[in-house]
Amino acid sequence: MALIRHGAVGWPMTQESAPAERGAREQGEANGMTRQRNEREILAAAERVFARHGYRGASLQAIAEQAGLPKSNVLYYMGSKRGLYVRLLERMMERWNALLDDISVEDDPAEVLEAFIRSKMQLSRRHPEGSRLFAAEILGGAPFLQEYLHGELRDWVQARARILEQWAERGLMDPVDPVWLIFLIWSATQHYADFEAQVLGITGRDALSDADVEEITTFLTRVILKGCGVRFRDAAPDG
Amino acid sequence: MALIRHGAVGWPMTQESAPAERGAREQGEANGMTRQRNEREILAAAERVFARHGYRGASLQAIAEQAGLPKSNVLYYMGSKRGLYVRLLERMMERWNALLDDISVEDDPAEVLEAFIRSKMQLSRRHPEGSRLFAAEILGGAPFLQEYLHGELRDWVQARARILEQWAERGLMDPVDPVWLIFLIWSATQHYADFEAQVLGITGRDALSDADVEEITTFLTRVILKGCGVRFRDAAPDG
DNA sequence: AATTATCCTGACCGAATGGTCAAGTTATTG
DNA sequence: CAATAACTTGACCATTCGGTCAGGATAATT
Repeated sequence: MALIRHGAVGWPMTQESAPAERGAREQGEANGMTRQRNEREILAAAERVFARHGYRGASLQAIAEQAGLPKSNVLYYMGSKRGLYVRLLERMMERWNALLDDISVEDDPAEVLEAFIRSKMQLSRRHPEGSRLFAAEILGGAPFLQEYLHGELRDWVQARARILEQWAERGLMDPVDPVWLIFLIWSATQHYADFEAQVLGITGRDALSDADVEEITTFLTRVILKGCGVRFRDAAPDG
Repeated sequence: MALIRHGAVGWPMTQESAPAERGAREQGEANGMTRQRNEREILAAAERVFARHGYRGASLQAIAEQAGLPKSNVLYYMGSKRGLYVRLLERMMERWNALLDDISVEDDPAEVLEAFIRSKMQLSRRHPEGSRLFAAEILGGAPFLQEYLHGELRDWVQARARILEQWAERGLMDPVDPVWLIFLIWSATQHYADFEAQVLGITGRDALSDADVEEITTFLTRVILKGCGVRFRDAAPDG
């Protein structure tokens, strides 16, 4: 159940003794509606700040200011900086796990790969801060996510890699290494959240529009599917 | 000349008043060899720490410890945290600018694209900390690199994009959007430095070997070139 | 040998860090 | 309405932050 073991992290834990949920009977229950609103506000603010500055670079003061609350209140709800961070990571992993949950060898490779690219792209778009938070965690050596990477996520990848391999055996696509292919899709889509500043700077845009995202998705689908020899029905009969 | 304007950054500058090179006549001259050795050690340590924790999350204390020097000595050589960070960024941008510096419409698209993928992959491999440092800077909204992204780097991309477009016009490759293609190559190669922890965790490796990198490079070249309709001579007549 | 420039670093500074606590206010419930 | 639970927050704490500085150590120059 718990994605992240709370202790045993790379950095020395000096303070942050994890005071374990002061009042509320359980974390997820959300009894009062003040609590619900404040927690939502804090989580959103924290996601922004952690994404921008990383775990160590983020300050509770900055999070509190962005949430419009005094620092003490943030700690009242979240217990500790570490707990808040872990909670955000777990929320992001849940979103991630919901992705492409059930595919089988019988499915159409083109459809599945396109769905993968599209849903991954939408994840980056709908939760850019969460995506960047995740990226910052990995960039820093994944001190909180080591186990998840070596366990759950590894299994996720291996299972899908096997299906890709079987597709290749059946001649439905080129015999490319499926893990490298998954990483390729991963990186290409993740890029538009993580390197947003670069993309906007270079293209001279203020933001990516829905149309831009659709265009990029189409581009990626076209190039990657063609690149590994998957045939697919052209969606635009006009072009 | 100066890639980065030192003031006018997103964050409020409270301290760090940039004391401007105490003794040495000029920054780049490197007169003594003690200086040379210490600076090299400090820069290497700082690259690691900044890459791992971002600008705000990095501490001079940690950098000093990794360099095996007292904190005061780091400040003696580098003047300020900000100056040290900027110097590292500039060093990385120089490495980057050396990449694929001269290509023309007359060149072979397959050769150029393969060279781009390969050299970018090697940059990620030879300077993983620098790559991650750059990634962390972009992830945080590129507070120090805004101008560079909107200026120099944008021109770099636009110039190469035009060449790709002309190749497409001549029928040497599919008429794909050249900027999205550059981003695709960018992200796919950058991934192996930035998300190293993820790649290692999922593949169950301790590190990527030279053979791994070569295999990935070949994979990326194959898929991307085929994906945008560039024909290329197969390097392995045996497989 | 004397002088000067460079190198080195412990002590120190004000500000910011994560976290605690007690005393308060507000809301819920018997 | 009384009692209890939930929420709020300013004051405070030890530690760490980036940066300064004085003064000693070392090396280069004359």
